[in-house]
Amino acid sequence: MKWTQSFIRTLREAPREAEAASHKLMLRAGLVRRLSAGLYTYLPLGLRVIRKVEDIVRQEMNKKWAQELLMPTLQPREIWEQSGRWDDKELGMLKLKNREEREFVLGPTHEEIITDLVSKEVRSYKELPLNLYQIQTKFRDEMRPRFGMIRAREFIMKDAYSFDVDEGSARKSYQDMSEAYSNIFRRCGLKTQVVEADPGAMGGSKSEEFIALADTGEDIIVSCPQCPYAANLESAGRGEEEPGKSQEKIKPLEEIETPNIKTIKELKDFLGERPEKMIKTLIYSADGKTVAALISGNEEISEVKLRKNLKCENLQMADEKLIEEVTGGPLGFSGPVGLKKIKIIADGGVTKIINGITGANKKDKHIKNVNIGRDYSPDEVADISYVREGDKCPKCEGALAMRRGIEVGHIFNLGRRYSQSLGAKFLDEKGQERPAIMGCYGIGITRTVAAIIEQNHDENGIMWPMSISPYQVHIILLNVNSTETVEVADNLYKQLTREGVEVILDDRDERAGVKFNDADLIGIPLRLTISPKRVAEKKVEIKRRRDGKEFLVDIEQAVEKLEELIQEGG
RNA sequence: CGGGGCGUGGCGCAGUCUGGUUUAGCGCACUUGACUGGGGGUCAAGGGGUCAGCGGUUCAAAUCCGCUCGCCCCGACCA
Repeated sequence: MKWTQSFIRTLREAPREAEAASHKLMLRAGLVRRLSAGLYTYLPLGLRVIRKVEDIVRQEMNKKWAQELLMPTLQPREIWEQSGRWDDKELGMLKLKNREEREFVLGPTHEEIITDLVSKEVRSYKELPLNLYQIQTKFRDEMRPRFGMIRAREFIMKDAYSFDVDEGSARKSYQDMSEAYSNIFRRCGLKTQVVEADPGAMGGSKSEEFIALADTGEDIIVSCPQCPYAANLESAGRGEEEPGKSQEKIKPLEEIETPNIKTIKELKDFLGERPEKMIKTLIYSADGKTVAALISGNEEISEVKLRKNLKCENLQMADEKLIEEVTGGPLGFSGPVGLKKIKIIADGGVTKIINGITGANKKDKHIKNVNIGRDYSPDEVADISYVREGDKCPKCEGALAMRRGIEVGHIFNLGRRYSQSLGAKFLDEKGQERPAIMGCYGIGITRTVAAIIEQNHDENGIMWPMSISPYQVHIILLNVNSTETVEVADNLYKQLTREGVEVILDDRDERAGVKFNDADLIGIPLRLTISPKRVAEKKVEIKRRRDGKEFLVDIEQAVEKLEELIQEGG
């Protein structure tokens, strides 16, 4: 491609709306343009990268015997009612009606559609296992799209779905995908970490996220420096701490006046006590049952961990009415003392609080010197708070560390949830009908591109890994008025193209500085500079974007040298 | 959805507080010409704006008031 004939548009300055490095660079290098919040046009240069990532994904999926298909984006309401997810709040479904008032959703994911398909097509265990995938545009009506490609309303995703006859086979399918994902991200030049995660809206038993480490990432991952343990913040666990021996003497219970003091912060300011002394009491409704969760005032509850502990599907904070009903006191004054009607589950940290402060279940009253065992007894002690930096690893003695990252892939073992509700059943060897065991596996393609940039850029621009770079070689022609130089550039361009090398030739009548800066910005791994000065010596220059290493070679050797560098991966 | 900020040629901004001094300005980009030619060069001449939209106040509105829309950031939520 010659620059003067291409639709490459670079920007000297980033639009003000862009914050993240990848977002700024994608706009500046002319990979994408914004249409509206979270909606982007992929320009030719950006699309080339997307296609390369997709190709890697296809190759690795096909290696695991997954087969590609393509499903509709517009999906009728009925099928989502069957799976029970029509009213799901977590998926951010964009719903719409046609002229006949029929309701549809723009697919945020495709479990329903694939399961319906398989239920109609698969009859026998002999047809399993099966893994089907697609690469397609997904819609999520994000409340707040941000960071450009990292959280968009419309994005390209690869989603795969596996169907197996039994748990053993399903484990193999899951393992295959895990391997495929590692290969895909490695080939894209991304450093990822696999973490334990919460299946959330997808349901199912096991799930892991592939996180690309990046400071601008939205996800916080917790990992142990001494063992392989890693999890996302929501579901990370901690090891049991040694019970600290406190010298503090247990004091008698005392009711105190706390007019209109409802939050831990207000209580801290009012009493001058440390939050560590306070027992936060949160009332939840879990699948219809009411429970009280106790957390130390300086900790935050992880609803993911609580839900996991309670083994419930639907977990919501109780409203004021329910709180009054079960505690006898208004919102903001709940406490475990005297709570009889409901299950009490205490975070591990709470059990260490001696002479604690908590709500009295009466308006404008708290009680102090509350002690476990004497004043209240939780039905269960569990780990339900967010871990913090330095907490003990649940698997070893290490101290947990935290890092930020971007979730680029997520794999789930779904079990029978969808196959049951949507009737994806088969006949086993004994002629018995059984629902298939499913797994689903997603990769955010566009987000992966953003993550690659987050991990591969410097102050001047992008540094594409060779495997997904839009072009492999960027020829810079200095001085378009020198006939001889132009001739050399044209010849090399033709030769390289003939050899199958993807090359872009900057043939604009621009100053050297402009061309060099644009080359750094769009980040092609190898730069070939052809100038009158060097041509006079029968030489050309090759420079590697990644480390700035330069090679001065004879014109006749340029193609060979470039091919060698491409083989090395730029 | 809560809090904050912003909206002025393609991009980045000034002007708004204190209405009139501006025919709405600057840098970059763009067009034409000349010079120049190894890290965003110089000179000259140009094109491009319903000052987000609607309504109001006023002799007079980019500027004051009201409403609406859009965008960004923090939070909540989240494949």
